[in-house]
Amino acid sequence: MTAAKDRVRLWLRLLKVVRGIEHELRDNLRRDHATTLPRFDVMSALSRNPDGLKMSELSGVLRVSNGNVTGIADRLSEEGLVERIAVPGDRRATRLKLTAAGQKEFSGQAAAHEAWIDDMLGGVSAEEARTMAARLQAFADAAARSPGSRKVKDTADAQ
Amino acid sequence: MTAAKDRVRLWLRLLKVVRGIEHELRDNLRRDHATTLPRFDVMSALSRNPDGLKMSELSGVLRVSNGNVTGIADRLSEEGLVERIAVPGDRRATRLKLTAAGQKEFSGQAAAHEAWIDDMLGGVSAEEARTMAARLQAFADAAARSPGSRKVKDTADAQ
DNA sequence: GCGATTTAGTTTATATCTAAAATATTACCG
DNA sequence: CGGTAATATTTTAGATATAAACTAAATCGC
Repeated sequence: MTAAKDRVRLWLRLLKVVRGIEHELRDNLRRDHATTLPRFDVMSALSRNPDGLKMSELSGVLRVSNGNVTGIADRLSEEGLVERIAVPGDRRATRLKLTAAGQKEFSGQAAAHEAWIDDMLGGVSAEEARTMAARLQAFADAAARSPGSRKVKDTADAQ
Repeated sequence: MTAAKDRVRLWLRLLKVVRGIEHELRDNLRRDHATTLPRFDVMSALSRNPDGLKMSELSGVLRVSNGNVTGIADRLSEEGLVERIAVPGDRRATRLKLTAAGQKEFSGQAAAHEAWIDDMLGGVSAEEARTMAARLQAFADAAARSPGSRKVKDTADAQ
């Protein structure tokens, strides 16, 4: 079963690469934009959904727990970057939306984010990036078992 | 600059795959072994270094903050899975080591871990796994800037 | 030797994260 | 209609994360 070992090695490599990039992103966000990765992720998801997202949609998209989003939304809200909007017809739900200030703030962060990624992955050609992304997509589905409600766009990113 | 967009897309895909697998691992570890991913990571690193690791080496290997390891080590220690050993000649340092019970406990976790990964990445052939791992390695170095003290083995994994 | 600096680790203050319990509201069903 | 189940969110308890302050010990330079 050397195949199993090879797959574990691949997994460890993936983990290492992703953690390395995440680490650098975190540092950069903190240094240049006084924010954090989870806050960026939330704002990014909202940026891709201009009408906002319900709390449950947001936690589904970001694949984090429900209660987690509450706290991040609270803090972003205190800073006036997002706002909670009542959902007409369902008094349980809330829709979270970027404010104008939030949009402006995020657009700067997104541009920087893209530049950082481009810099860190500079050694990967555009074509190779496309190829590898496609390959990854192939077993992305197999890995993530829980489907959840996939009514909105996808993972966190910049613009 | 479509290359930049392609690279960002690749990054998002990487993030999605890794988070998906991490999510499943977390669930499995909790369900079958009453433990967590960070605890597993610590025990895994110690398992690969039978003489133990100094706290600072451990936080370096796992790429987490210094204080973070203290808490995890405390809890693992309370359960008798690891132990702190004084370093002769340096009264500041401590070496963290798996106990016999810790080794036994971890070997079961590691076997399960390998099986889970093998299952999740079942769609990847052994050869493709090797190819992609090599490709990833190529820009792993470019991404992680901080070298740190690399005197011990590498990232977290199973056996 | 001895003071200034470095190094190792813990502690502190906060943010993030999870699972699970609690609330509130809506939907469903006989 | 009314009771039960399902849904949306927050709250809670506790683990994990960071950066920064702190303590203790070792090292360096003179």
